[in-house]
Amino acid sequence: MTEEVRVRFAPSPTGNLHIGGAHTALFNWLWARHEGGKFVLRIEDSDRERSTKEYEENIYSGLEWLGLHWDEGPQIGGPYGPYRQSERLDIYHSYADKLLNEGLAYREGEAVIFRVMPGEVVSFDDIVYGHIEVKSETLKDIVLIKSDGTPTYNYAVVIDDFTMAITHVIRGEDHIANTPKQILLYKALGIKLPEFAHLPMILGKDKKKLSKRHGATSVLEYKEMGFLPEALFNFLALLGWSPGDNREIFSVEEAIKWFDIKDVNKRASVFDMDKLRHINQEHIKRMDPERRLEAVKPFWVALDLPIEKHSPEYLAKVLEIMDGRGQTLKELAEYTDYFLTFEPVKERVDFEYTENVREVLRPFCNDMIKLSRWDSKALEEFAREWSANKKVPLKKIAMPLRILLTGTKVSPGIFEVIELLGREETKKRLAHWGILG
RNA sequence: GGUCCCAUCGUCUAGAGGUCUAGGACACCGCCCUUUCAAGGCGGCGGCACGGGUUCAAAUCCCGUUGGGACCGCCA
Repeated sequence: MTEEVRVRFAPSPTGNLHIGGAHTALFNWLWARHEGGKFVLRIEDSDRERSTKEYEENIYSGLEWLGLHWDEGPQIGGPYGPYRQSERLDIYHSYADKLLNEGLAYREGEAVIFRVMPGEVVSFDDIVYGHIEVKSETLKDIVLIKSDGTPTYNYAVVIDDFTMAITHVIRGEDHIANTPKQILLYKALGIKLPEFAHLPMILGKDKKKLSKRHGATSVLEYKEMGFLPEALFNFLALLGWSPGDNREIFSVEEAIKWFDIKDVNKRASVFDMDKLRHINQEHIKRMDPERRLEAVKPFWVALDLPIEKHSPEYLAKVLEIMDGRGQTLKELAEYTDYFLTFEPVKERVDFEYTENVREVLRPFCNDMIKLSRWDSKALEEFAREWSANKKVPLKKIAMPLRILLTGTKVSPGIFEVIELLGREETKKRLAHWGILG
């Protein structure tokens, strides 16, 4: 029988859930789900000065938005609680006392410090990075308990991972250098070591560690920018891992099925916004219409567009007609504003332009508006015939129509747009520009 | 400075000694769709950091060089 896989994500609430943290959480979560194990959330708030409730909330919201639900953690509890370091002080002290009594640690001031003996080779086999070893004399003594009575990271993490029965410690590569120190502690305590798997770092475009300078500081900002959680998930999963077979766009379920911690690579990767946008676009295309509509609504509202004046069917049609255009929900909302109201069109088109095209468009529109059938096919057929008869290039009609009706040079096929806008609305808009009559 | 880690197109990656004149994706650049592109189709550019080994054979293994990065707090 094999023991149940137990992994944890242990952020400190001294900042928002950023891309790096989300990436680490994601890989832990994937491994737990793939193995049918448990994903534990532990809040490392031993730095009481910098930890805040707001950051803690941001971390919860960020994880939830990404769909990384945890099996044990603060609030929901679990058999290995408490899950907040600030509530586990007595545990840290009892193990520290043990080391003190055995003479393996000493007091200096109020602090408890572990004595590192020279002449030892500390090594471990990382699932991702392979065999790593360092000589103990390159390590300094390790502070276990700070003078204020709170534990240090390197100490608390060992006690917590052990007492929470964590089987795989999956974290950022920046922790490799800490691992030998922690191993010394595991050995001194005589407790079982977990498996270690370090993850490659995510760098900014300048190849430096991702930070505020690189933009978003919270994953929730990606939500506001119009990214889908499954797209960010997909993108993040691709940083340091790939399912092979040239598969790049996949669902969360597929990732769970295909993921293996052993397949993670060692090379740090650069966060590429263009690729994220592309993956987001692919996921928007794959969404079912109802969900897509619900996802775009808030962005229309943010633009003050009157969604309440239209039926859900019409709104869904609007998104359908966009047929893959737009890389974010925000763009999709912006690109379709003219379907919800004429106002932005009025602002975008200057009167002089209408003067120039009126002569060509007027006779055409006067006939078009009276067409018996009002669908894109009939509209287009009519336009083609008209342009052939009058020896006017179709372009001379289609483009001005597009600009007058949508206020932009880019849109879906103009006859599809006209069909969806409807005869009355089209009539209203053309009349406004003085094209009819 | 010390210790540790990394190294395939600009970017994300496939590649676990021969099937690699290195595959895919993003980006970029063309062309087409002659109603636009922010949609779609087709094509192009572009990489194994360098030098030594090992081997019949190396992107793949070893060593070195160079270049990046991380850690060296009573932060996590």
